Amino acid sequence: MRAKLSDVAAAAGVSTSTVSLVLNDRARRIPAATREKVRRAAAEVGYSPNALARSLRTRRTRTVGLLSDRIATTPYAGRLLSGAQDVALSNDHLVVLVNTDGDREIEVDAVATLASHQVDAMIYAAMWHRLVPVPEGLPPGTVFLDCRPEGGGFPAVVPDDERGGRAATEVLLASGHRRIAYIDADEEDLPIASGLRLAGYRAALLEAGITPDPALHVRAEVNAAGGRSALGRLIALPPRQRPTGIFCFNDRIASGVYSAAHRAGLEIPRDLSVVGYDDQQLIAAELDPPLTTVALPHEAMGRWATEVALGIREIEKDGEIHRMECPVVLRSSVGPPLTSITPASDGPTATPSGRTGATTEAVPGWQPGSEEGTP
Amino acid sequence: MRAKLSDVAAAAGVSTSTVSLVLNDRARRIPAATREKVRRAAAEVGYSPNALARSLRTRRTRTVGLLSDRIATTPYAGRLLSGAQDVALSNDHLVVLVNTDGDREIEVDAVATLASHQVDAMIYAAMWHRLVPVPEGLPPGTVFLDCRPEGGGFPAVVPDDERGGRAATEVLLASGHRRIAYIDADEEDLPIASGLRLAGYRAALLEAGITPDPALHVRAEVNAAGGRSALGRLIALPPRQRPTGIFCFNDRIASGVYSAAHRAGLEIPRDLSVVGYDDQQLIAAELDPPLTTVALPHEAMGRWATEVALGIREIEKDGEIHRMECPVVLRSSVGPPLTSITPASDGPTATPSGRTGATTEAVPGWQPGSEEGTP
DNA sequence: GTGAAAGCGCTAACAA
DNA sequence: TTGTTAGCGCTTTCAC
Repeated sequence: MRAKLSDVAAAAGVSTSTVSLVLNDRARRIPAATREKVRRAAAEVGYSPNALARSLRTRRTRTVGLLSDRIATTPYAGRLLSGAQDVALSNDHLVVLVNTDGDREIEVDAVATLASHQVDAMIYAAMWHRLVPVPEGLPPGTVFLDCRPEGGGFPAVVPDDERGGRAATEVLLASGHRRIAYIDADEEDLPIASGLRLAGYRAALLEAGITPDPALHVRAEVNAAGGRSALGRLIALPPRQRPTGIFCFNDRIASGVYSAAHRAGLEIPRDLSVVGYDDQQLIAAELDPPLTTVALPHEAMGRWATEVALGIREIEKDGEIHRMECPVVLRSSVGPPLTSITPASDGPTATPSGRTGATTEAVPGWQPGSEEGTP
Repeated sequence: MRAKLSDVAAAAGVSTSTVSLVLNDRARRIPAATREKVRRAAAEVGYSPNALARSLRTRRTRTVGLLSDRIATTPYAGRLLSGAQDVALSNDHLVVLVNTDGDREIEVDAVATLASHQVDAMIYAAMWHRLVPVPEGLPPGTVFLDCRPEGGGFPAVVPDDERGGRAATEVLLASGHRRIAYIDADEEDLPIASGLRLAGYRAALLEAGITPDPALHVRAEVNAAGGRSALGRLIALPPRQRPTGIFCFNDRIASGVYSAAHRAGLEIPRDLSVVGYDDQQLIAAELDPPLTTVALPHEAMGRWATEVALGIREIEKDGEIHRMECPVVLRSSVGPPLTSITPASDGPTATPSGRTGATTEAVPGWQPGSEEGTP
């Protein structure tokens, strides 16, 4: 069996309380000589404290329970966890992870289990911004991460999707675009982010004196195929209505836009500027050209949640939700619109090269919207 | 404070031992009436057991420590964790996660912390198949997940990369390809997977009576840009040497091959067949056409490791490493080579359409290798 | 069948 | 300055 406190005490020839005091650095009144002696003895017998016994006594386990709906399916999980883990570790806490797969029953069980393990704090994380029912028995003070508790009453941190949508749109506006499309999510379960980003998009447009054109707000499945088909619909618009820049609900859609654009003979960003959302490394950084996108602040949210849970960070009003800024990641998928550009360095402003033999629908006559179609 | 065992005992009018017996289902000799009474009392006072106290007594915490080098940077983390978590949970265990970011010092600390928290089992996970130094103080019996301990002596589970490389190549062979390239990793820190997959590739070729052509083994950075440049080099080969099928070290490289191929006017799989590795959802499933690839069995490895750690699964020889099969995921990026195909339905067999106006290097004269170049 | 009592390893009053 | 002592909440042998 492992050495325990009394073994150290015996070896050092002192009492267990002295050992405890010394080893916990509460030994202000104990002479250096004794301290040394104790330390040496501890090392000698290979003492390793039993956190269980300590916690039973102190009523603090130095653990935080992290309950999450699903961690496997989404590549975000990592950053969320790593933010949380980081804060926890640097504050001497361990994180106990429970993945519920969204199963309500497992969830309630897990809350109970975590509680019975006496975690000092609890975090409830979702893998995307949504409204979640509060699991039965959830201890007060539990922090909601990337989701909002139905009915409120708990601190929560979520991405500021509205500001993100606005920022994405503003990138396009700043480059001179006026006809900006938004390829929105077509899903039932992303209502929060979708609505907020849309609101940000509209607000940015309005602020720039542009009336949002309903034809430029299209919906798509949140994947590459959705992006491809949405771009098809945008391309099918009458020339004057076509967008010169597109803000996509997420990077997956953007990647679909890329491939459909390439097939249609459009070059990004020369013929079309694209902004995504999420900053998924595997997509955004790897596309050619690399995608300008809005990053979801998963790491920062994970940190915030843990800090609040651990009581390191004060929150203003109780139960208020904290909106975390989504920073824009500037890469190379946005450029000035063709029409407003000064004679380009690498060719005529009008009529980008069509291609022959493109496998899918080529759009030889494609031109940016505000340029009246060639006769 | 929360209700404890003695509260239940008081409420039920029995002793704590009786309550303990009943609540732990060890109450064989206790009449149903008493059991009912105890259960009712427990519910009434809202009893919730204190796992700490129990564990202190029983010397079992029902927790497993999961130590990993990094969980944030890679999208694999999720499946690894979820496999582990799943097995743990269904065996009534909690997983305590520590992310060390590859920092040796944190690692040693974490081992100690986990040990002091008396975890029943420990797993050491890497985020990709590699050889890792064994952290000081690691308890015997610790299971290595997706990595191999230097010097052995611990059970370990890793992907069977050689068989995976072989399987990938065989998919291409089965479709009739004879000139198959392997775009290998160019990195120093992926020696195991890289070498094994190469060996599998070679073995498959040899078995099919094909002598591996060194010119078809190229190296690339393990990302899209690497894939693009590697395809460029392959395209630059003399026509008769060009491959008709490519096996890529990973999906990121494959996605680069896709985009470079499209730019070069090559259609997948008509002009070129591609097989990836990793089965990264964000890439493989989203490419157009969807990528045939070899899946890394992260979930299965996570399960295996946890089962072994928990003693649910017997292992044969101690310290032996278990190779987990990497299943091929058939999608649509592989077809027969152009040369062996019967006259195609949608055009002539020879000379795939070149494109005008392609932004990067177009290869109008491209043809599959075994077809002698057009004059 | 049920209860009393000991003790898991530690901390923290309080005494000395 | 150090030691004694009493638990933290639970399980488990052993008496009754």
